[in-house]
Amino acid sequence: MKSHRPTPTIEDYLGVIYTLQRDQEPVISARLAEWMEVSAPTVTATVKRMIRDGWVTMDQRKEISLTPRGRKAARSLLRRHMLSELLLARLLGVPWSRVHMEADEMEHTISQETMERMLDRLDDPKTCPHGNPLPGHEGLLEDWVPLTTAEAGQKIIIRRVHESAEEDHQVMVFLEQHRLMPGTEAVVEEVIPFNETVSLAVEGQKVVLGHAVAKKVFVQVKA
Amino acid sequence: MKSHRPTPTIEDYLGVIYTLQRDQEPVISARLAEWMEVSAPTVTATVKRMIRDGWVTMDQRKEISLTPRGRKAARSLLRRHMLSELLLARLLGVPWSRVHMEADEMEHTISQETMERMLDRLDDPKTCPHGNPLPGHEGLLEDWVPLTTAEAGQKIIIRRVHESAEEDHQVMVFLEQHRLMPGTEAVVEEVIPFNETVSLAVEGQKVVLGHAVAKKVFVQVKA
DNA sequence: CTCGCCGGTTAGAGTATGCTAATTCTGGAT
DNA sequence: ATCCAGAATTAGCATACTCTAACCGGCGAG
Repeated sequence: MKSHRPTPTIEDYLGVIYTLQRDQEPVISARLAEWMEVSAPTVTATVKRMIRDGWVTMDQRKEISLTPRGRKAARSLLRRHMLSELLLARLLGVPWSRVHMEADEMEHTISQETMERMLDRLDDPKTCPHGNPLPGHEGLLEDWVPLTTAEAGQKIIIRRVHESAEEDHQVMVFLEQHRLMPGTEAVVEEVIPFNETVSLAVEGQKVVLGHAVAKKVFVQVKA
Repeated sequence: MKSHRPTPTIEDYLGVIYTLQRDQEPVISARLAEWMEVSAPTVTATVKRMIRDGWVTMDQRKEISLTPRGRKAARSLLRRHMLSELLLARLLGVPWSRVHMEADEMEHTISQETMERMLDRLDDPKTCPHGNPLPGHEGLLEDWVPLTTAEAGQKIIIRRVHESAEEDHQVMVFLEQHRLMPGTEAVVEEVIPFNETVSLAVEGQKVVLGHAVAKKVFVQVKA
């Protein structure tokens, strides 16, 4: 029986699939196992249920795609997740580096009505506190490039920290401490490819980022 | 293994047990089955797990009591539930008659820190939007009596709608429509025992309540 | 003193979610 | 043509939570 609302677990899978697809990464079970932090057999079983219930399909190459129903549920989840983050950050003042974790649990418990109230109360936001676009505003991503492609001398504005970094609390605390948050302006000082580092001047302070982190930080280059 | 955090289900049972105990009602499995809306065997099994994990004890008469650990978890749940209700009502403007349902889901997902932020943001409330006291403020109950004990001619202030009414959405909508919410003033017009009704004048409107509902509405009699 | 209700439990099942160990498949590199 | 690495699956379990059907025990009404 395809129940109307997915279980919290299925919802989480749908969210990951949506995000992967948005970032044009291959959507296969192995990737889901990593993101969900579960074993491969668990994913096999869960995806089987998801297919049975009409959330996704799987082709010959084992690629997973959302059905229209699955896509709708995924977008709804993402929207609730991001609104929860904004509620925590803007209305309750929860630190930027912590809102993701906390919102992860709230996201499953928000009704349609409450979601709309939050949207309203938060003045129709286009991105979450980390700059990831709410479903429907993916167009914003076009102007933003990963810090790894920056060049020395460029003036930039931090725009976005990718979801995959949000999962890592240590990274988030580091970024927060150095003000590497959406809206902050900075200057690229040095890019050392062989060393895999990028140096920035942020509000008078020098910050050196490794490749792994710089890849997750998206910026807008100032004209 | 006694995990530190109870599962959402166990948490719900703990909350019901706490409330029943607070209202000096006998805490037995049959009552839990009703409140939780599950079958009797389910309660037997769940309570067995709760005893195993040290949340409650059961005596010869099958009465269930909270252990210190269980009481602490229950109070935490109730506090989170009520703060969620207040968040929804005061910060998001969710209708009074709906906040209970919605908070029921959120209550399991709030961290200690966020709870404290809510407490702060909401100016240290003493009761939920329905007037039920946050754990630690049970003393408030002493001045409030059920409407069933009211007498014709008394001026009263609505103070509290009991949790058991909150579960019934129809009743809540009815009460909201007639302004029978904490803080509202009213005059008792008629009490007809054989008819099991109480008539009130609320803001110029006459409202007739049946016994079942009147029992759940607690008021303060004005001097 | 017997019947019936209330409360509780056992027996037997089912679903969702998760795991480990072992096996199979598949595509590319040698 | 062969072999390996990564991906996926199967088999076998476990736990939490839920149900229905059936049965047991005590107590009050008659």
